[in-house]
Amino acid sequence: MAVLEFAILGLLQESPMHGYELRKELTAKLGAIRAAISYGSLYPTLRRLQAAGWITEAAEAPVTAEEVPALTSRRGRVVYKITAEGKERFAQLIAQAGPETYDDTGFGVHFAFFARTDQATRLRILEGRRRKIEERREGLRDVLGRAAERLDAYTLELQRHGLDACEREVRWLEELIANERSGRAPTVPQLGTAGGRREDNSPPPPGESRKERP
Amino acid sequence: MAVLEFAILGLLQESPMHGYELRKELTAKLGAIRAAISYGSLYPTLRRLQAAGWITEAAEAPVTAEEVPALTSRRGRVVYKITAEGKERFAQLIAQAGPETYDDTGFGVHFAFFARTDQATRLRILEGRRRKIEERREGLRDVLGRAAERLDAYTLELQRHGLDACEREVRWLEELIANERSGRAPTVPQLGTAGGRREDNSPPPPGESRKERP
DNA sequence: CCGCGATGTATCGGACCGATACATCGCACG
DNA sequence: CGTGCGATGTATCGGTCCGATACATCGCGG
Repeated sequence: MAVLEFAILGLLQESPMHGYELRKELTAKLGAIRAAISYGSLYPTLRRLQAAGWITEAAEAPVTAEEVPALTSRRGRVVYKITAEGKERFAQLIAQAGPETYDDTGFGVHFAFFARTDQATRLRILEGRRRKIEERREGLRDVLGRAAERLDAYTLELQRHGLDACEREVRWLEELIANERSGRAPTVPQLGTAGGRREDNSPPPPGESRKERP
Repeated sequence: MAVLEFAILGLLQESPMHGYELRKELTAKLGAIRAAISYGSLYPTLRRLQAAGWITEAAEAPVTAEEVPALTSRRGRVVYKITAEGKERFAQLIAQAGPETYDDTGFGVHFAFFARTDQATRLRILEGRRRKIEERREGLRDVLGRAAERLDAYTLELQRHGLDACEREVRWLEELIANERSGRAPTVPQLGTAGGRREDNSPPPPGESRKERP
């Protein structure tokens, strides 16, 4: 549960950050899922995670080699870093990945951290998600088939659009699943993303081990 | 604000209903938007609307001709119906349709009640939504373009999928807008339903949609 | 020198969900 | 004949998350 908790724990494994930064990273990483993370949930969550001992607050180093702020009471950004317990917690959240993980945002955030997820779990999540979407798809087909006359044209159009999105997502998931089963390529198939980035390094292959500290 | 408030007010204009029924209709109508409406939000909202005077509670006829359950305190279904103030409120919510209306669920629920919305407002909402989606699309393109190397392959794939969905939705909206401007056919494109229709939104437009669905 | 946009931390009220509890009814299956 | 089970039905509680809002600093161009 708790999309934010999961995402924060995941992001802080890469490097310590302060709130504002965290929000930007979160927004970049989850842009396809969530519009923008609100401070109204970010800060309370940070405090919760801190209380649980999964992250710690590390006051920013005053000034590297510069003049000390003197008069103006130094504001200090609050930098958070993950603890050993936090890493454990994150690993546990991944391992447990259950049905909650199959709804839109739950799936999205887990997928965004697939690079830190072992292959078996990735497969489980992808298949669970597919099943869920298939169910939604069937529901929409039912409504469009059986209840069509009770609904107005706009409502029907909305359903049709939703149905289309479901079918498309199922196809996407199929490809990802096939891809995951054989081969290990993380990207769907084709797609010559101009830049030609190889990015061979990291999606942690089955091996799975930690390597922190950039 | 308040998707549920809007949807309940809209549904109750068609006929009075009790909670369970309302949930089913809500789920059918908003199936493309929301998985299923939770009672944990439905009942409190009903009470709120009642307190505001927008709906009233009309106890179900006790027992047709039967003996009253005596011992077992009969648990009647609670039927809600909309009031004049409620209709006014609904009309006001439609007329005010502002920026809140352009996020996913806000747009969805307004669209679902387009049959009760005047054409000018429909157009305004569709265009606002389009702009919003275009912004999201640009954000995703930015990330895919500029920040690509900082992100792992899975995250990128997620963004790509999201970008695709944005592009698709923009196209869908374009069609709806064009359709709305000229002609007045409520369904998207194909199938020349060219039949001249009266303008003026239809308060309760009978299911005069296309139902050619073998 | 002033404003203004980016950076930065923080709170409050409210919307909505998921789990849970409990009660009735009809009917299929043994 | 009973018995359990799935659909119908109302309701609450704790918790996540959002949107609006407030405030303070910094660098920059006008």
